[in-house]
Amino acid sequence: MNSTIKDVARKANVSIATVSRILNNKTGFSEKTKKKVLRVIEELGYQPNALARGLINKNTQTIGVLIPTVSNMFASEILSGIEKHANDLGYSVIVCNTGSIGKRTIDYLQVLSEKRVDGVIIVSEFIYDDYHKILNDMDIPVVLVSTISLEFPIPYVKVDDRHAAFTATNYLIKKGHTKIAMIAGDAKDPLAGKPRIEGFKSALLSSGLQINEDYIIDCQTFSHEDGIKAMEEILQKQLDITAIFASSDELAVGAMSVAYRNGIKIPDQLSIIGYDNTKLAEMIIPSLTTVAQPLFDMGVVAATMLFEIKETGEVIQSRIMSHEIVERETVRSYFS
Amino acid sequence: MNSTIKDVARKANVSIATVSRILNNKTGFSEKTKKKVLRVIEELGYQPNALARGLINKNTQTIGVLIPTVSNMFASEILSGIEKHANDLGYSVIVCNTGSIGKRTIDYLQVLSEKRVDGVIIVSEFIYDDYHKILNDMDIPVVLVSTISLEFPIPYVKVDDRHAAFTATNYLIKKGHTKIAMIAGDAKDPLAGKPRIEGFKSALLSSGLQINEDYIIDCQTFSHEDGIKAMEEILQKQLDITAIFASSDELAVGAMSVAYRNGIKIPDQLSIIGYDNTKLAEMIIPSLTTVAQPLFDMGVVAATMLFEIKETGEVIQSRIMSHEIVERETVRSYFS
DNA sequence: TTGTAGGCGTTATCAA
DNA sequence: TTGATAACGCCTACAA
Repeated sequence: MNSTIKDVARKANVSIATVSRILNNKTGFSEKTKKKVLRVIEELGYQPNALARGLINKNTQTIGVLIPTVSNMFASEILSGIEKHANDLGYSVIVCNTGSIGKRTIDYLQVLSEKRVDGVIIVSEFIYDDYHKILNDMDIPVVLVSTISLEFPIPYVKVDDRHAAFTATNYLIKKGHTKIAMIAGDAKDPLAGKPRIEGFKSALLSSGLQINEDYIIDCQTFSHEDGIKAMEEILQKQLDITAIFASSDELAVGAMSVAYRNGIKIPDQLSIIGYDNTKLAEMIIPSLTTVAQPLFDMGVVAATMLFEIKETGEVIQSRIMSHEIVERETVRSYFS
Repeated sequence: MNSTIKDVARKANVSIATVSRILNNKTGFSEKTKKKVLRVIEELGYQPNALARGLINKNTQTIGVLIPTVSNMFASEILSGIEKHANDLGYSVIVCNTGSIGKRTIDYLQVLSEKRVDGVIIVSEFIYDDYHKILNDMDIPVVLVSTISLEFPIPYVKVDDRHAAFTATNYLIKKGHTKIAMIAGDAKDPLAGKPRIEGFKSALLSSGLQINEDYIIDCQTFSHEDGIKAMEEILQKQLDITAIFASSDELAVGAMSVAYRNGIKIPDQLSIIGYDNTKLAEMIIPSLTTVAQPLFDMGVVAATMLFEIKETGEVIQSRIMSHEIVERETVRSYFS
C-alpha cells in the first residue's frame, strides 16, 4: 500500500530515473521498458506522491480561495465557478471560510503560504495592509473577486457597482416610478455599499428627481434578516414610495416578506428590484426582478486570470463584468 | 523571500536541528537560543514548508470533501460545518465538486490520493466499487454525510430518512389532512428517494389511510425546477388533495410557485411541508414548514468523526442525527 | 544543550 | 536508452 517510485523501479528492473521519465512523458526510454514499467505501476497501484513532487517542482497544483461564507448563494456560486475552472486545469482548491471576523484571514493566509499554494483568489474582502504583506511575501498570483483594492495593485474581476445600481434605479424610473427608496446594505462598506448608493443617487439626479437621505435605509449587512428590519423601518417611517431598490437579493426578499405580512401587494402596490441574481431571485414568489452579476462566470474568469498570470508572469488587466437587468415579476410599470 | 530552515540556522548560528526543535516545541535548547532563533525567524519572515513537513511526517493537515454541488444551500451548509471544524483543528479542506457525473469522482479521488490528504468526507453520493477500491488503497479515514453504503462498512452521519418522512407525513395527518400527495424527488435514488417514499407510505398506512401510487410524483432530481414540473403534473392530473409532502425544500418551493400562479392559496387551499430546512425555507413567502436536518451540525459531526478515527485508529459508530419539524406558515390545521 | 547525518519520494543533471 | 546521485526542505535518531 502506497508504494514508491523505488518499488516500481526495483520490480521493473530499471532505475528510478527511468520510471520518473516515463511518468512525466520525457524522452529517453524504449517502448519496451515503458510497457514493462507501466504494467508494474498498474500492478502495484502506484500513485506518485504530490508532496515530493511539489517539493522539487515548486508547485502544488492547488490554489486557495478566501471567501466570507460558502453557505450563501452569492459566494457559493462564485466558488463553484472557480472550482470548475481550476479543476479543468488540474488544480485543486482549498476553501477558506473567513467569516466576518478579520483575524481568521491572516491565519488562513499563513496556512496557504506554508502549504505553498500556487495562487490565491479572494472574494468579497477588503485587503488590509497585513494581508497584502503576506500575499506579497508569498510571491504568487492573486486575484480579487467582487472586491477591489485601492491601495494595492491587485487585479480584480467585478461588476461596476455604481453603474449597476444606476441601471437598476433607472429601470425603476423608466417604468414610471418617482418615489423610490433604497435598502442600501452596509452603507459604510466602501466596496459593495457606497458605490451602489452613489449609483442610486445619480440615477435619481439625472432624471431630475429629488434625493432624500431618509429614503436610503442603512443596514449592517446584506442579509435577509436586515432586509426585514429595513422594510419595517420603511413602514414605520411611513415613507411615501412606489418602489424599492435593494442592494442584494436577500435584502429584497426580506423586504418582500414584510410587505406580504402587511398586506402590501407586490408589484401592484410596491415594486422592488434586487441585486445579484442568485437562485433565490428566481425561486422566490413572486420571482424577483434584479440586476444580475454573472456570479459563476466571475469565478471562472478569476481562475482564468490567475492561471494566466502564473503562466505569463505578467500583470493582467482587471475585468469589469457586464451586468444586466433580469426582468421578472416584482416591478410594475406605470405605463401601457 | 521563502527562506528555509537552513537560512534561519545559519543566520542564528545554530544547527538546523536546533531550529527544528524550537519550531516544534520539542525539548533540548536553552531559553536564550530560542529567543535568538525566534528573532531570526521573525526577521527572515520564515515559513516552514508544509510539503517537506508532510513528506516526512506523513500527514498533510488537509482533508478532501467530495460534494455534488457547492452552489446549493443544502450542500453548502454541510460544507460550511465541515470547514469550520476542520479549520478549528488546524486542517485545510480541499473541495471537490463532483457534479452529477460519476467520472469526475474517480479523478478527484485520484488527486486526493496523490496529494496524500489525511481523510475524506463524501457528501450525498453513492459509493461505487471503484470508489471504495481507491479509498481503501488510500488507507485513511472516510466518513459519509447524508448518504450510506450498504456494501461497504463506512461510517456515516445522516438523519433517518424514512423516519423523518414518516414524521412529516404524520404531522400533516395530525393536522387533519387525509388527502396527501408526495413530490418524491428521485424515486430511484436508494438513499434520499426510496426511504422517504417508504416513510410517507407507512405514515399513511399507520393512520389507516389509503396509498395511491398516482399521488406519488416521481421526479428526476430534488431541484426547484422539478418541483415546478411535479406541481404541474399534480394540477393536470387534478389530484384531489389538501396537502403535499415534498422531499426537499427546493421541490416544495417550486411547487408553491406553481400553486401561486394558479391562484391556489397556501396554506388555505393547499398545505405543503418540505424537507431539509435550508435557509430557503425561512426566506420563502409564506415561510415553509419543513422537517429539519441539522445540516451545519452534520458537517461538524462528520469532521469530528473523521479526526476521531484518525486519532484512535478505531472504527467509529455512525451517527443518526435527529430531525424535527419546524413549524412555519405553509401548513393549515383542520382543527381548532 | 547542541550538531551531524540519513531519509522522506521525487526530479534533474550528469555520465555511461 | 539508461543509471547514479545530488538536490528539494524538513525531522529525528544518534553522537558529542
